[in-house]
Amino acid sequence: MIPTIKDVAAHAGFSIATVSRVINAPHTVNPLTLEKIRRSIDTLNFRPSPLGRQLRGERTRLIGVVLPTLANPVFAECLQGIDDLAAAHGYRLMLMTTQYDADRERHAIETLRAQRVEGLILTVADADTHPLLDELDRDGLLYVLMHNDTARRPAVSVDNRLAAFDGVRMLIAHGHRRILMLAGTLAASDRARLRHLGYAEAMQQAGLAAAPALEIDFNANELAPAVLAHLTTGPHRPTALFCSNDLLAMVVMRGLHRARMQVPNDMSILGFDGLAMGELLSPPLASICAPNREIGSAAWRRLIARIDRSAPDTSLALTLPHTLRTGATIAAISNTSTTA
Amino acid sequence: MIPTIKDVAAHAGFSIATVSRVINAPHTVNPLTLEKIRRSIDTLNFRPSPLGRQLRGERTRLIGVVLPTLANPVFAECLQGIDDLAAAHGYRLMLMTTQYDADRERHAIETLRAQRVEGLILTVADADTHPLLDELDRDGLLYVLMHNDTARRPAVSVDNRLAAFDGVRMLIAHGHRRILMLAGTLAASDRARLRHLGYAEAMQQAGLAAAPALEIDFNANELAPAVLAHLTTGPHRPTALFCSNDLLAMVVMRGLHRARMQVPNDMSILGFDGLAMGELLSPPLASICAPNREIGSAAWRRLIARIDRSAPDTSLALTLPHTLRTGATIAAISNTSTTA
DNA sequence: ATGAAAGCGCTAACAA
DNA sequence: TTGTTAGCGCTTTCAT
Repeated sequence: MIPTIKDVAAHAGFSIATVSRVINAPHTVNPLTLEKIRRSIDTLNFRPSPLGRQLRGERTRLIGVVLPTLANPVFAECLQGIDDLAAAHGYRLMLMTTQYDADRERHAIETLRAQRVEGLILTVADADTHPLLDELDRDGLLYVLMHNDTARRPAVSVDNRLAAFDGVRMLIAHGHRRILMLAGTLAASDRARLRHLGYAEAMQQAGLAAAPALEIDFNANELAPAVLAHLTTGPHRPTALFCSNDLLAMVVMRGLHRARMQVPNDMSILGFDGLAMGELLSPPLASICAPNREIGSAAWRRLIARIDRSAPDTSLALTLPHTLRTGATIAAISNTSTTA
Repeated sequence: MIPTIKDVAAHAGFSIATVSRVINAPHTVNPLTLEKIRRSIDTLNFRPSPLGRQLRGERTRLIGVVLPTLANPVFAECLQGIDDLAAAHGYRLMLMTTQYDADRERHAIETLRAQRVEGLILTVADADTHPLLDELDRDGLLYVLMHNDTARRPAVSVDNRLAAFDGVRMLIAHGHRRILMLAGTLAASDRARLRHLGYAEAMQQAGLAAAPALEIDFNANELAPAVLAHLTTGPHRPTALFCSNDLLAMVVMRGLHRARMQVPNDMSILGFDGLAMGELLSPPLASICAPNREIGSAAWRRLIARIDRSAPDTSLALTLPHTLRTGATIAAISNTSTTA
């Protein structure tokens, strides 16, 4: 069906070695021969099989990508950042998603290793204590983490603790005193922990009480009534919510809207991620923005640098700057209106 | 570095053939031998290289996926639908995005073919007149299109014409007479054409004037002033907008909001795609919903059926039902308030 | 300038 | 039950 180098050789009347030369070192072959063989290649529509090359110990030009989910645009944006560069560099991407499941993480990494990828770009639930990553280190398979905010491994990320700190400080500067942090599926992840840490530090520095993060199951796309009540009633209800990601912030905004709470007048909202989509909301969502696409492309560049040994790459964590998008979901609170 | 079947054989003291049997037909090998070799496999952490198998002419268990972009969640959702099944079936996915560029489409398909994928799942700009797809047909490489709404090729899609027709009829039923269709990047695609056709038919059937689609460059994330003026001023300004996709609808909503137009009171908006995110907007976006994830998984099932020859699969187009999500972005218009 | 042949990791037919 | 061997498509010495 698919023509091989043999077919070309037979068709052109030369040996497969010469055909190979036409492909890989055209200058070493007689111009006349070159011409003939090229014609055969065209006629048969021959494309050298990467399989054969790869097996020969050549480079596979394959990179594995492991992401939690594509339902969250954060990761879709990263992937787009990776793919643009990969295509330009002539690499192929093999993609697997894990749905935040440790078994699927393990399985994905094993599958990709077996496929002999030259490197791995991944986002895992918890980077510090990840036995599989230790294994990669030990076996010398190159990888770069995205969004995993760890100093122990090669990673590209924002400083989650500092970013949360900055964001919550901004809320405080707007006069908020009772600020609650909401977290979703990320509760089990290193990122969420660091974000809560930043929140707690900002609160503490202002002499305010930091509360544990309120965990939300937002797969339901719906705010549980108990949670809603917690947010909206009582004299100690929060005036601002710091949501550990934008998707969660959107779910919360919608829940509040249904409960006839005005954002930002009755409640200020700050998200985390900087989804492009957030700017299209009304009101546009205030968010701590990670440069997601840039994180993807930076991860790619680091990985390729290590694969090509073109750079020493001594450092482990690469921290990209975060930005505060001060959308319209944050209102200032006058001191008098606060009971605290 | 990576152990091969030879290493295992040497370590266990058997031939590579027996090791191969342990992997592929354990019951044909002496239990004692089995045990020993398995221990060696574990010790060396050996995983059979798919490359070797694939080269042997075994199946590659590789599926190529070609999508326009991941920045639009429509495609991310499809991909998620594919990936879930692919992982469950033990297939690997090779992903390439095209940014709606014909050259990149061509390059992606060629690259994936060269990699010997067993099949292709793709969304192209224009399916009917696509020479590369003809080539795939000719060469017997299996593929299934997603979202490309054509009767000529294997495809999974909603009926774009009918869906648009239904949606616009709904707008008409709400009393709207001056309805404009807005289209974005998709203007060059078969989907956009069919959607406009459905719009025009609905208008015509109601005795109303169908206008050409107003083309919007929404990469800017911003509505051009001229467009905005066209939508908001004059006695013949539209009372409802049918947007050819949800992302575009969001940009428009935001533009109107800035221009102090109330949605839906001053302008009704209907999108197309049914992005999960749309429901989180305030007001929730009315949309003609395609079951994106389901389109992805259906495409996967069709492709696998053809690869396994497990089903005859005579039909070409598989049309999945669309649904109307009647969000709060559509208001009824009383006849008296209409000048038409 | 070209060809012959070995070998990459694996499977399967055939031998023992 | 186990081993020997050929061959999948390709690159790369080593001869010619």
